[in-house]
Amino acid sequence: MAVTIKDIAKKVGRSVTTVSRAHNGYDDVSAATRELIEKTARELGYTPNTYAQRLQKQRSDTIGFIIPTFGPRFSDPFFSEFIAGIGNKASQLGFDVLVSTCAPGEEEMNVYRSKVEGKRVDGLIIIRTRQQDPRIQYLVQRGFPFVSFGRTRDNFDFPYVDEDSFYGMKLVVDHLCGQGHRRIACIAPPSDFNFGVDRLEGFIEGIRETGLSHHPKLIKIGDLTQRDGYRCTSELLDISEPPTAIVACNDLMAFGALRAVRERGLEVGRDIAVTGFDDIPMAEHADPPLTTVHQPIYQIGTMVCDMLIDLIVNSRLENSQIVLKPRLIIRQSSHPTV
Amino acid sequence: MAVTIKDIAKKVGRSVTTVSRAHNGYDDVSAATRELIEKTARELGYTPNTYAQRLQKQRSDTIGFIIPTFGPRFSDPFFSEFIAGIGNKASQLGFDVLVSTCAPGEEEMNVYRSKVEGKRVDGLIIIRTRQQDPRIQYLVQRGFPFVSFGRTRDNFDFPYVDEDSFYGMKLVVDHLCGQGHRRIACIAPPSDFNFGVDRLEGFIEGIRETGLSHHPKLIKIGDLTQRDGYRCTSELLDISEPPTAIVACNDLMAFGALRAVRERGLEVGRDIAVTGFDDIPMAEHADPPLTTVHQPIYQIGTMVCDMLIDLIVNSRLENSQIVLKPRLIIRQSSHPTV
DNA sequence: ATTGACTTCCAAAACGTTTTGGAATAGAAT
DNA sequence: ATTCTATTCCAAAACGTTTTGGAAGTCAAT
Repeated sequence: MAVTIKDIAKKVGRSVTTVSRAHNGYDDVSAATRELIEKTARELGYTPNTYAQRLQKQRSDTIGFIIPTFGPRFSDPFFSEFIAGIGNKASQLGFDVLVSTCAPGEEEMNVYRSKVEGKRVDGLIIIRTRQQDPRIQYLVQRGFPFVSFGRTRDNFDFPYVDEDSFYGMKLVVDHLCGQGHRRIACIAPPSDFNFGVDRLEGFIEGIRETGLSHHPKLIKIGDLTQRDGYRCTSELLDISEPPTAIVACNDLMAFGALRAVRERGLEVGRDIAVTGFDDIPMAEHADPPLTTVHQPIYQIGTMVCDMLIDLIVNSRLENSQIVLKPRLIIRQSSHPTV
Repeated sequence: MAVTIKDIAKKVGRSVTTVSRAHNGYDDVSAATRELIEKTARELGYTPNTYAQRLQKQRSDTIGFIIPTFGPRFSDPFFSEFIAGIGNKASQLGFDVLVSTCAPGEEEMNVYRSKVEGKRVDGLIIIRTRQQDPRIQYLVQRGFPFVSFGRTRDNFDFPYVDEDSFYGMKLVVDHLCGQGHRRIACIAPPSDFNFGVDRLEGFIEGIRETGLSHHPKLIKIGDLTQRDGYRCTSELLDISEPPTAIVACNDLMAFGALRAVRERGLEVGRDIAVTGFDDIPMAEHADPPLTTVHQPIYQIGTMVCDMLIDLIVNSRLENSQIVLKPRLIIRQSSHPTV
């Protein structure tokens, strides 16, 4: 049996109340007893029972994070970094992180409901927001604390951190135009993801602003995997007037593009430019190193976590809607002489 | 205020005992009352308070997983897949997963201790085992349930799943010898990881068995990152009689090697062979596709989780030490005509 | 009429903590 | 001597469940 507060109380000849209050730093405990209590607690190897505390305090000191897994062999490097950000910040603030996984779809809302209604978590972190996001609708409606990475097209008002994907894509297009490219293709994410729409719209707006005309043929939709980046690029290279630059909307698809290009005997950076989005660590080590839009995933993880805990503890949050201006990282995949 | 069992009891005019027993499927509740209770529970939107249950049952129905993060910008694709495996299996069995992060070192053991002694989790999953692993020593000593991915060189008896890295490396060396290579280099992991030692020893044994002599100069230690794979490969290519094949002990370092080789104007697969280990999804899409040893990370995650929960629930475990025979996946990085 | 078996129910204790609302004592001020 | 103020302590209730150890009622068999 584990050591409880009662054991300590018995040993030092005080009530459990006093022991509890000593532990929690109340000032109605004399210095002498406090020290005695602390000493015996250490000796006995006492650690408080979290569940009893939580039951009593009616708080779980836990935040939840439900990873949207797309198929079993998913392995988006994005997530491990994001989780590390959340995890480190949370433990720093004395919170636990409860991680679940669930594919978007039928079962998804049940998972969310059970976490919220079973009071297992004090708040949730949402990622990969959709244009109309049922998760957000549900949480807003219930008034349950959450912070999301990503906005939606709903008219709900809620706290989020997001990157200005629209702006980021314009940076990419501007850069490519500056390099003399005139036929620029885009491999866009599926439009159910909100960032997918942002990025595509940013691309189109970038093209428009530079005075180029926009060819629907030069836009493909990929599912964010390398495989699909490869497929889309192959298709793009097969059309009659193939593009001279390919803008992939995430790094993974850009990697697929690199391969497709090289398979045709073309040299990336010289014959054709390829760019990504996210700047995952591997982007720097791609061959050639990938021009991409930097997203500080780890920091975003810590920010989102920080905001959520702030919201939980203070029941309100200033500066609750943050949009980060991204940076363009120019490497050789779009600029051979860098 | 949330709905409790008391509210239901009051509403249906029964005791809380009966309501509780109805919920838990005891047979001393009449069909009529059971139905009534279920109906009102649904109407009132009742969900049990997990913390109260856990306090009472003295079980947390939670398993813990502490990610060893090596620096903030870590992003090993390995982890997201592994977590998905754990997460899906756990939720399938009604368990929660509590994720923390902690760099190996000073603080690490405190994190483990607090999880164990605070009774927040019923069991732990350990990964990236070291030769002498203090975490395992601690858990074995305390008799706390855990399952690890990876063995140690300690003399402790504990449940694990591991891949036969030794055998896997021999497969690689055999294959390369069969391709006619005679000067084969190895980029080994740091020796504090147990799998690092296994892999290096497998390499050396493979070389020995094929009757080649083993050149200490052809062995480099890399820190598992792409950057270090690049560095080690560059060094290897600079020696007077450079190797014709480079065996990296994980895929990430192999990617770095690919780049270093290509930068010298050599063609991977034709002029020089490169192999990896792990078969992360990206390996298939590398350029050229990477010959590597397959590790079913997702499945290993589910296996480990399954075993742990089995151990928790039944307090024992048959078949508790599993070593998987790996498969060699031959792709073009070592075999241009595949 | 008693006994026994079966069905259906429940009061109270327990899990380990925190919080509430004082009580007891000592010393200082009147 | 009385009142006031600090200081130090604590009993009991509460958080929401499950489990223990019966109790009460019904029915059939004796």
